[in-house]
Amino acid sequence: MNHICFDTTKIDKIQELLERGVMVYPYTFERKDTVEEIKDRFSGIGHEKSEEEVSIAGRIYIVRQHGKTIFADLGDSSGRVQLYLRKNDLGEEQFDLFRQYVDAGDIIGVVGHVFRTKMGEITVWVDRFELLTKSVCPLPEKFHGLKNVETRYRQRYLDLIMNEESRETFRTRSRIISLLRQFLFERDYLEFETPTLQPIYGGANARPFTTYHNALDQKLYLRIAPELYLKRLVVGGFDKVFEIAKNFRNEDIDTNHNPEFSMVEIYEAYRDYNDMMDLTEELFSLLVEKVHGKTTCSFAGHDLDFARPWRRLSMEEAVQEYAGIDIRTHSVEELRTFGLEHCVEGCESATTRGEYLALFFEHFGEKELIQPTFIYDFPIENSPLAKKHREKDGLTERFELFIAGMEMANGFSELNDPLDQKARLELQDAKRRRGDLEAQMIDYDFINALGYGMPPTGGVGIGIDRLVMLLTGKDSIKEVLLFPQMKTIVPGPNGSETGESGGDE
RNA sequence: GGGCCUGUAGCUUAGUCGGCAGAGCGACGGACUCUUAAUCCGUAGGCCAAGGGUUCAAAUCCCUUCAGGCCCGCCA
Repeated sequence: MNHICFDTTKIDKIQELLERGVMVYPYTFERKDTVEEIKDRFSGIGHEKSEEEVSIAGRIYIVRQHGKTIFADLGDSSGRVQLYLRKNDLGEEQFDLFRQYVDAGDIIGVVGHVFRTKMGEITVWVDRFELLTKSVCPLPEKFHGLKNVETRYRQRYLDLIMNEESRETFRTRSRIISLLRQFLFERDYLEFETPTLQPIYGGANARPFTTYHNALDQKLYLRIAPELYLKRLVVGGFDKVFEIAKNFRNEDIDTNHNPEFSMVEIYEAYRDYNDMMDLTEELFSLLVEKVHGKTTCSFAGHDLDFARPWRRLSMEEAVQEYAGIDIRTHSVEELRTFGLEHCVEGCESATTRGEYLALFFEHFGEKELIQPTFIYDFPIENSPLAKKHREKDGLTERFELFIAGMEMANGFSELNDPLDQKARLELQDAKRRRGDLEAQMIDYDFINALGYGMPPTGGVGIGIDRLVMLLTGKDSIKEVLLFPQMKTIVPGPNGSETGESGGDE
């Protein structure tokens, strides 16, 4: 929206109301009930008005005028209820005030009694009403409502006013995050907040956003992950920590990606990746159970079953199963030939068995993993923060959780050997200098922290937005983000005015 | 970054064999004391996303741009 949507006839009405001495934007209203409460409390009511008086407040959605009576639908955050107003009861002045000046979109408070109409609908018979907020923007059409996807994302408030389904999605989102916190608090994890503005970004492979602090005269990055700071807390002696963090990654936007996204990262000392898989499984099962009331849910046409235990498959086993090749019994040259035969992306530049393992898994395995499945033991090449496998050479103790073909969680036995970590980050840094835009920077303070000693630690990160998608059945991340990133509409001829170029580099 | 699709009144949309831009709801005026997408009568409201081209004539055909959706690539 790049223009004001004020309706002049509504603004004229405000002027007339003020001239009549009516407060258009008063300060309070003594609301005693909600729509939901009234519908519950009076579910058995008949055609006779209740003895009890009720007062509710909310937005008017539809007005149906009938000469000397008016029906209207009022909605608050708990639901909608019908209002019934009669000229006889309100008196000429109040009745005309409503008839002439109260429109769909306005917010009013009413006091009255409850009854059931001939058509059987629980209704509030209004004794008096008060205009609480005059709306000056026209509401979308009453029957079709607001369908336009772009408008729903750009003017989310309007989407929430008009679409109960959307409101329900975000209610569920709030509840999921609340349940997540509750789950972790019950297990004695401490919640912390670590820097969003970081001088050195790390903890993931991604391109960062860059910003600048004037007083420090210094370049800063928006974090791509909270990982390195949370591990510093484990070094410092907090054994069980988590953070619900907004991360920022400077990459494309699509149905699964928004430049800023929420993630929970959890770390626990004296635990390894097996324990973190258990924790993840427990958390997801609980959430599905709480949100759906059962251990199954459907998503993108799949019936997903979260009953424990979930399938766990090493990456080598997964490649064996889905690609039909045993990585361990083939030479790198044979793997290369196999990869090229099957048009596996990235094979041209792969040089190690570990790289082929990862490539084959991504090509053959990932999208096949519909039911909740843990894939574990990742090659060391693309896992610079995970501890070397205790038995298997060339692999790390890392796992990812896949559901409906989506990567939902990523965890490992955290690398706590400072010499190994230093070497691996130096390797990342070298890659970055050679032009790999997503390779990690080297954070010497983090390496020093490990140098003081981090206990054996298990960690896991879970993408909250995707989790919400899964639990609300939405197949676009924009449907579960209140304000998804959208390109700013630039006004002006041809829409191509180069007003300001965003971002610095 | 590549492909496909979409953009018409405040909202939901018809019109895309080129020939005056239509409807429903909403708004405005009027009738109506149990309606619920109320009903009935009347009025106003459009740079057909923006720009350019072809044509006697463009919402419609062509090109460019903008915005969005879906799919693919990369990532979570």
